[in-house]
Amino acid sequence: MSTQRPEGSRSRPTIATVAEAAGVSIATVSRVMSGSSKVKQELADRVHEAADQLAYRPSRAARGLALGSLRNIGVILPDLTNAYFFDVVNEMHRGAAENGYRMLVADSNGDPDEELNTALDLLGQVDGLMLLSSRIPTAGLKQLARREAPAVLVNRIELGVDLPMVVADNFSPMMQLCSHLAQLGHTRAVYLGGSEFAWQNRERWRAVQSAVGFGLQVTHVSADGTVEGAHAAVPEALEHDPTALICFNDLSAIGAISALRDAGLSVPEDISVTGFDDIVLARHIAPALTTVTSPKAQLGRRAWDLMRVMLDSDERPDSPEPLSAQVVLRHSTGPARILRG
Amino acid sequence: MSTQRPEGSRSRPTIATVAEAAGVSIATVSRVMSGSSKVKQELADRVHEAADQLAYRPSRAARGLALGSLRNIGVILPDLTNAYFFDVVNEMHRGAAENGYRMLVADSNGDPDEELNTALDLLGQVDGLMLLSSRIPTAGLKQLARREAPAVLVNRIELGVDLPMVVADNFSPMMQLCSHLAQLGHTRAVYLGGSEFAWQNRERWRAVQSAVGFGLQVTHVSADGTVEGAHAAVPEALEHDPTALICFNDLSAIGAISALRDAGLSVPEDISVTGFDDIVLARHIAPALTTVTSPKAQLGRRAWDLMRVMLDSDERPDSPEPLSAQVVLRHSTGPARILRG
DNA sequence: TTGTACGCGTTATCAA
DNA sequence: TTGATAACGCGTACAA
Repeated sequence: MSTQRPEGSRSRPTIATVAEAAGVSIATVSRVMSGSSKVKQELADRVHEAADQLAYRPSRAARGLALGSLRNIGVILPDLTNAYFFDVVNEMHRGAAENGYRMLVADSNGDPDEELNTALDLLGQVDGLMLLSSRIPTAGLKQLARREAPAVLVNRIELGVDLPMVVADNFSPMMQLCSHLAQLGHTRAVYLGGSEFAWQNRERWRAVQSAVGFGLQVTHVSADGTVEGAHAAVPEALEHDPTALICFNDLSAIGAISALRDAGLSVPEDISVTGFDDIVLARHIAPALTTVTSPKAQLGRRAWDLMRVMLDSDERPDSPEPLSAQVVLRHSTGPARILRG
Repeated sequence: MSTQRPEGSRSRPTIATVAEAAGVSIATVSRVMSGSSKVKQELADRVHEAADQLAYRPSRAARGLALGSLRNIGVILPDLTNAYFFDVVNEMHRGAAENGYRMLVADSNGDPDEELNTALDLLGQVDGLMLLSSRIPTAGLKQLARREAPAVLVNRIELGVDLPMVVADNFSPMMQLCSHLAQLGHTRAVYLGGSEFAWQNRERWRAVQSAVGFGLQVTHVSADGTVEGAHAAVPEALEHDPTALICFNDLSAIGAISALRDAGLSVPEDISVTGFDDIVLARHIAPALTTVTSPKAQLGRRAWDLMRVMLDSDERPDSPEPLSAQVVLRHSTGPARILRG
């Protein structure tokens, strides 16, 4: 079972190896491989055969050097395990692939410093950067904006930063969620927050605060937008005696419901819970989550469109209007129960 | 030969730009940037200053060409949304980072053809390949094994393929799961399968089949290991009147429980359900899943150790023994109910 | 310690 | 149509 290499070459075959094997010049091989110029059929066949034979694959490093671009797009996001991002990235991916780009996706763990570092680092090998729910401080963003490589901000609006931004409306659906809760008779709720660095968290909290208008009093409890983070934050939330938990996102809601169950509370009988994002799981857990469907695919698509413009034209396109998002009522919310006490 | 460029330095600074700005040679800049050789403090400072000033980042393409390696490791997995893989990859990542490697992770969507293609494609820019729960047919694997770049197979054993393989024991924990079910009085179950191309699925099914010894009769129903795939397969599963559903993995179990609920059945009162993998969610959903804790981190660690050996020594290490995995009893399984009529 | 010059594998520009 | 050959940006012998 020892590996038998084709006779001769020990290391990776290069374009020269193929050229020699096919009895042509490297220029011809290059032309055949890229399919650009016209090459006589017979030579092309010889080249293909030799290439297959040698299992030749062009070196991306060399090609990148010659072309001045690796044709890579870097994607940075805070949490790879959050299915929400997956849907967004998938759509970007489709667009990128159509245009011959590949994506390098990196998880920043939600840490602003790590995120900026990977962004800077990625810059050495990508033609553009997609920043999803970025936690990078404004100054860092400006720094990035000054670079030659294009970047687009997804799920974040940062005034004064010269970068195209694509977002979904977080404010109004969150208001609607609150209104829904108010109509069910809730007057006292807790907002179980996401990362303090996340724009979406600020937006959602801002919307929640304005819900006093509906007669809904909401206090803020910090968490980090993960299942376990939310789970751990529930005891603190319960100290405020809420009849409803407004969670930053679906993952948080899942963690919260789990903790509530641990505390002997049932949802929505004892307490209502809302999510945000409408990830696949949202409808499959018990109780199914009342949440907000973000237009994930649209977000990804728009982001890529913007990126493409920058890649091709070297100019900064304007940011499109926020996309709208709808509230989905399911079974994690119900009539407010009389306060315990 | 200085300004061939129009207005200012619109394009990326190169090592030469920095050298000129700092008044040193490119060799010195290179030495400072890589921190390898000794350079007089003053010059080093000048270089750093110039580099910062120009926001210089070495081109990975150029460095890769010069070094003969991009220092990239490719990771291919069937489903990025499955938190199981995330834990495995995270540990690989740690190891890789320590050794100055970066990871390019790609999702194959569980499609064997797409997987082989991305593998081949990645070969142009990586020093090694990590194949997680690979669906590539044996022939393709052999083809990969013949290449110069090292590769390690995770979650799969394929005899006759000259590649190191790291797996967890799937067979015995699945047997234990069945035994547990048998002890609860179950006699008729359905195995809700994963991808037919997955080794783990074959292993688990093999274990399940041997459970006849416990008096547990299990029939096979196909699914794909996703929440929605399992959800869709449940109606077919119910035709066999099972008192238990043995799911390929946790995601499947979640989807199955959801479908069961839709059908008016409650878990575990009406029917028991088991998962596999023990992803984070497993303990947070209702009912908490009876499942198997795979040693995800260990798997990732071992895989990286193997990779490292191959990277450094150019020889194929032996595959280590399978890791063991434990059954975790939670609340999705219970006493068998009398069969519905 | 620092600098010069060459090589890495490809693509692109010329000639032939 | 094909073939030499000059970039591309960086690392590194080898020289100074």
